[in-house]
Amino acid sequence: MEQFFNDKIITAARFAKALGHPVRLHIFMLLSSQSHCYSGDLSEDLPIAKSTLSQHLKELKNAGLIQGSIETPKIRYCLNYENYELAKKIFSEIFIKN
Amino acid sequence: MEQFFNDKIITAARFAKALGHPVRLHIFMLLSSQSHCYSGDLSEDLPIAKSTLSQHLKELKNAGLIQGSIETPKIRYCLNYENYELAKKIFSEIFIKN
DNA sequence: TTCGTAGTTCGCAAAATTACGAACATTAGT
DNA sequence: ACTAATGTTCGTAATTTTGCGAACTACGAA
Repeated sequence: MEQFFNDKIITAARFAKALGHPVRLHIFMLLSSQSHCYSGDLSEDLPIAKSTLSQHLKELKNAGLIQGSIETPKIRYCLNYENYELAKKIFSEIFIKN
Repeated sequence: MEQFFNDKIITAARFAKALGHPVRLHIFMLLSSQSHCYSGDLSEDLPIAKSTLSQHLKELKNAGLIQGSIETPKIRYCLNYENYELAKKIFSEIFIKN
């Protein structure tokens, strides 16, 4: 059924789905406003278990929206700028109506 | 856990979640480009059962993104413009980074 | 080597999503 | 009253999502 739709729709739906949870959207918006953050800081701020946070971060990574780099012993997360631009472009195309 | 997040995030996540499926995004983009459509036309175009389509339309309605009006014996769907504007505004705020 | 820190993975359970066909409701026309 | 057209709802099944705690990995410091 996926094959029925064109790439743009599949890609955009994947982005939207990844952002379709308050925790993930919160993280994404944070990174959209402050260049980077550490998983530990998120864990302190958010009312969820570390393991749950880890899963949400993995989903954002799998969707291509964020990326992490190791700064032992922490992990530094920031936006995946390439896909950020792509998502921005796609969503702006979706909301064209005046 | 929902209570932890502010309204903007909850609202935006609800919109994103509703658009996080290819079928629903397809419908939304169609309505964003052509003012209205009928459920029957969608049913012919899309590779899903009528009952499944009906559920997707209900979700878009529940998320506040579309609205339907009866034109017996059909139902005419169009965007919920108020929430379209809201979603447009919120998403543009999310993607601020140049 | 042992300990503490940071984070992931595993195993599990509950709930939500996705999808279908059959049955049902509504309305208009014959 | 019967039929056709258009959708919705119901019941069901398979899959995915969400969330947790316990166990594990990796690494640097004492």
